[in-house]
Parts: sequence; C-alpha cells; structure tokens
Amino acid sequence: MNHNAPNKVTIIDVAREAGVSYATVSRVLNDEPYVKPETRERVTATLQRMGYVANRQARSLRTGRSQMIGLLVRDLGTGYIGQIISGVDAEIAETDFEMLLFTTHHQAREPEYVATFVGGMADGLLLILPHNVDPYTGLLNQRRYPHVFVDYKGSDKGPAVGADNYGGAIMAIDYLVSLGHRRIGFITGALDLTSGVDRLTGYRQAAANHGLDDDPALVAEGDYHQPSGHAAAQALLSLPHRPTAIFAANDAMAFGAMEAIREAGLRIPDDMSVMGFDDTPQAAGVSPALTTIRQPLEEMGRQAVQMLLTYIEDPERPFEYRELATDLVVRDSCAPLRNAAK
Amino acid sequence: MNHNAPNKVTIIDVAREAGVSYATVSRVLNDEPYVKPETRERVTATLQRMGYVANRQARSLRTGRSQMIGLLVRDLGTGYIGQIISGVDAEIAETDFEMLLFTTHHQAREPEYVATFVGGMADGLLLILPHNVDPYTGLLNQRRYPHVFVDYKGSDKGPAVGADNYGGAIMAIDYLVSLGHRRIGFITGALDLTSGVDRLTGYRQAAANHGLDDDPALVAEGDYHQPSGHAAAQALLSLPHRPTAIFAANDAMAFGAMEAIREAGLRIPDDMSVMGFDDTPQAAGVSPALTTIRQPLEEMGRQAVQMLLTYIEDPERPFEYRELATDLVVRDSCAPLRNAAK
DNA sequence: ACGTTTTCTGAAAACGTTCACAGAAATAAT
DNA sequence: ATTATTTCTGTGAACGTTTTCAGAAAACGT
Repeated sequence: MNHNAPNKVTIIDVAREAGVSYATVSRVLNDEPYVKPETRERVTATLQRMGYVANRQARSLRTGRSQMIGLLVRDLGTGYIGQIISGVDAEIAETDFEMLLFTTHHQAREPEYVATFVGGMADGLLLILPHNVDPYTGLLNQRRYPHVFVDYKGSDKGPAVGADNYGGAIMAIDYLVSLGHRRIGFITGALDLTSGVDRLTGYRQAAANHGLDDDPALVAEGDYHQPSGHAAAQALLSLPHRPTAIFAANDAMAFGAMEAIREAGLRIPDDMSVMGFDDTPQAAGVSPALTTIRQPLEEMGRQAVQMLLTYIEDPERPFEYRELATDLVVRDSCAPLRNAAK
Repeated sequence: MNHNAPNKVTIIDVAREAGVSYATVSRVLNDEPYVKPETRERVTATLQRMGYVANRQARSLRTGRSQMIGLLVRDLGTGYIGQIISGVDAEIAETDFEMLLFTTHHQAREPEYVATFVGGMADGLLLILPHNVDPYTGLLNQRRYPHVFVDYKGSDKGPAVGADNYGGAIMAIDYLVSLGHRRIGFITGALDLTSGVDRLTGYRQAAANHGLDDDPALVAEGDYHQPSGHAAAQALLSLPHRPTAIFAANDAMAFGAMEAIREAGLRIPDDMSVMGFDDTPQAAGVSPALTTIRQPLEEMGRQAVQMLLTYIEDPERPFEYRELATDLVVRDSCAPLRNAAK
C-alpha cells in the first residue's frame, strides 16, 4: 500500500466490486455503446457509491490529449488581465476543454512553464505576457505546438490576437482636436511593448494629420503604471507652454495624471482634459469619469480561444493575426477648449 | 505513429541516442547518485540537444505526486482576488510546487473541478469561493484531501484562513465615533457569506458599545458590488434623519456610495464621511482617498499556502483556522463631525 | 591474488487509464 | 437447425515515467 497516495479508488476497484472487467467500467465511463443496459446501470451505481473520480493524468497519458487549455499569465494583480481571462474562461466553458492557468511573477521561470505545457500538460497554450516573447517562439514553433499570443501584435513569430492600438490612438487625438485642442500632451506606455509603440505612432500620425505642434516635449515617457503617469504629467504641466489636454497611453497612467493635475491646482476637465486608453472598470468609477479608448478585452479572450481551437484541430495551419477594433468612450474628463483660457 | 501526439521526444529516444538504458536517463534526470560522471555528462548533453521535456502526467502517475497546488477561484475580475493570488503565487514560488488555477464563473461546474484536483491533478487545493462551500466538504474530507478555504471563516468543515472581519468593523465604528459621529449608516455585504455576517455583527456590537442610535433604518442591505452600494446609500440619504457617516462593508460599495452622495449634492468628507473595508488598490486612487479597513490579502494567500503545505505533509493533522488581523487605514474620506452641520 | 564493498547499469514491473482484438452470448437470417 | 450477424465482455498491450531488483564492473582492503 502506497502511503503517500490518498486512498484512491481506481477503475479496477470498481470493476471488482461490480463484478465486471475494468474494460467495461472504462466503457461506461466513456459512454461507449455495446454495454448491456443493466450492466451499465450496475456499474454506474458502483461508480457513484464508491466515489470514483478519474485520474486525468493516466487518461491523458494514454490518449495523448489532456483536454486542457493552458494560460500563461504575468501579474494577475491588474483588472486588465482579469478581463481578458474572463473572456477566455467564458469561451472555454462552452467547449469540453478546461482552463489551466499558470501565473508567474518571475520571468525567469517562464520557459520552464512553457516547457511544462508543451510537455503534455495542455493541448494548447495562450500567452498573455507583457514583454517580448521571443524566448519561447523557438520551442513552440519547433514542435508546432498550438498557441496564441494574446494582446500582442501578430508577426511571423506566431499566431496572435490584439487590439488596434494605432487606430485607437488616432481616434483619441481626433476627438480631442474636435474639441478644439491643438496642444496635446502624450504619456507613452512601455516602449518595449508593441502596444506602447503603436499608440505612440498613432499619436504622432494623428498629430501630423492635423498639423498640430510637434514639440518633442509634449511626449513624456511612462511605463503603463500609475506612478509613471503621475510623474509624466508633472513634467508636462511644468512646461513653459503647457498642453491643454493630456492623452495617456493607458487608464492607470491617466489616473496618475489626474492626481498630478489636481495637485497642481487645476480642475478636470475645465482646465485640463484627460484621456486614457483601455477602459478599465475603474475608468467609469473615478471622478470625473474618464473618457478613454475601449479595448474589447473580453472579446480578445474569446477570440484567442477560438483561434487556439483551430490550431489544436490543425497544428499546421499558417499563423493568423486578428486585430480587434477599439472604440471611443466619451465620459466627463474632456471639455471643449475655452479660447479665453488660452 | 500516433498522429495526434506532437513529435515528442521521450526518455527512451534519449536513451537510444545516448547509448544507455532509459533507467539511466531517468537517473540523471532526477540527480540520483551512482551514475558515472562521463555517462551523466553525455546523457545531459543528449537531453539538451534533443530538446527533451518531461511528461509530467507520466511522472506524476508513477510517483503519486504532482507537485502542483490547485487553486479554485471564482470570478477573477476583481482586483481583490488578484491580491490574494499574488500572495499565493509568491509563496509557492519559494517551494518546488507549482500553481495550477481553475477559474469558474459557473458554480455548477465547481464540483467537477474539485473532483479533478482530488483525482490527482494537484497535491492540495486552495479554495477561494465567495459562497457556501458545503457541497465540497464531503468529498474533500472523506479522502482527507489536503485543502484550505481562503478568506473563509474556520469551522469543523475544514481548515481555513480568514481575516478578522468582526474586529475590523468594530475598529471602523470606533474611529468614526472618535470623530464625533453618532449616527452611522451601514451598508451590509452579502449576508450569505460569513464575512458579510461578521462585519454586520461587528457594526452592531460597536454601535451598542458606544450607545449609538440603533435605528434599523441605518442598516441598508448590499451585496458587495458597487451598484448595490449606490442604491443603499441613496436609501440612507433619503432618510428623514440621515446619518452623518456611512460605513460600507467593502470598498466597492463605498465607491458606489460616494457616487450617490455626490449626486445628492453633498461633499465628502465635509458633509458626509465614508468608510470602506478591504483596502483595494483603488481605495488610494479615488478622490477623496478612501479611509478603510485593510485586509492583509496578500498575507492571507501566503499563510494559506503555508498551511496547505503542512496538510500535504500530514493529511491527518486536525483542522486549523488562522485569523489575520485587520488594520485601520486613515485617508481623506472621513472628517470630524461639525456640530453646526447637525 | 582474493573476497568485500562500493559504484554503476539494465531489465522489468508498476502507476491508472484507453483501446485494439478476439472470443462469447444473444439475436437475426436462412 | 444451422449459419451469419449483431451485441456484449474480457485480456493484454500501450502511454512515459520512476523504482525495485539483481547483476556487472570497478575500487578497496587484506
């Protein structure tokens, strides 16, 4: 008797108890035909009575399929990722797969995790990683292991689903310009992420489109975290010729900026308009409610799952990139430019 | 050749390639002694070269241990749970276990998930479920499967770690009373949760201690979600003799209450003091910053893991309940009662 | 030089399943 | 009644590991 194994009841125990072979038990377990109805019933009852629960590892060892979809995620803390996962979870719930999530706050361990998944722990993998994924593409592609990068820009590195960050930034500036703003400060996201770069590019392009000031001082670098938004806004506010509106590359930094603006004794939106990007749950809750660009995060999760399933079906399918549209969400943090104020 | 199995390389392939038996490969894999250094080196090199990655299911089938800690969680959307998981993850990272998370937005599938874990998928289970857990205690205890309920009140049902919700509520009221408030509205949490009940009981006890009005109308029912806080606050504000302070059983509802208070044309904290419970990340970000009762969520996660490890070590250990202290976090949403205002 | 211990290695069984196969029992067709 | 088909059931192999066992090779003591 194995002391470290909690008293498990196996298919064999059930078989003995029900007076059949273990193959038959397996058959009823898998709803296979060709089991005499009364036998099936007897086995089912025994299964129930003995509290049998299948050993998935044995099953998946044998079948070569785990019926699990892996999710590799960094830093669950933010509601941002929570929303994506919500979508993933909802979509998976409609399949006969289950979701298996590994979090890692330690980038160093990630390759190990990826290897675990590839090694058979899951039939496919969704990666939601806020950093360069190159270290993993080798392993993943070499085995043609089904996977999708989420919230990531597509490339020849692998399949991905992301949002139209470039278009969203354009939309934001268009909106501010429509309110009469001409001097618009921008707080960048982390520039080692494609989303950070794309939003910046969008800002620049829109500024050029409208012939706005392209004072380099109007661009302040941030890293997507609230404190960096605070600092960047302070820099923008202390400019000799300061902007009348600030567009932050995400909501968290917009919140930081709002703080800084208030500390400078200015009112939002009367003295300074503020826009964010993401439409996190807090955006609506904060005061004044934040005007922002919505990313369809939940939808992103859903699409990622759908895409992954196609790769599980056919691992050889060529890489696909799906880009989801972003929307303008108008709330209370932006106001028309008052000529007087200028 | 199995078509659905991606070209895996097994211990046997490596053995053949390195010219040894697979037992030897297994030995070097597990750092066992008694392998000739040069053999070990050759095998290691082959392992590396062929890109071997272990099949965990096979390993755990054989050893009876998965080296995984399961986490069953509902509704990741909230940052609240994210914080607990942060702690769990940090603590697990210091062990040689890994974390395996199942989310479920569908309560109906939970028993199935629990069964999966018990069936060998993980060596122990942490349950963070915002509802009654009775349906699972049977299965879990019958097998003496190592588990801990997190953010849950201890009982004879199973081991748990939770926060001192009762004491926290007392602390909150004590603080408001110290500011001079005598008429304090309370917005309850979900009353099917032990935390909801305990915070209410704490409120009542503290009110009695200080001989406050025990007008039943001062207690408005909420469900821990922001909208319910909004509604409940509206009810409290429309009272003929309205409170001078509102204590919400969690931060989310406090945010809803703040909204309602502003809509009623009142200022916070000048006209109405507001307190929350939890100290979610937004509490500090909102304006005015929310005075609240801090729950050591991350610590809760850490302790839960520590506790679980002791049960994995010795499944027979009697049920333990750890209660973590809560703290008062003073910010800007409460002000002394102005006698004039009354 | 010889037994003894120590180091090293491989064969084979086991973990809990599924599945191909073949045989038995029941049913249908002649 | 006999054969052909269908339904049912059990045996044994396999999935990729770890681990026990025993035997071979090396190192050691005398």
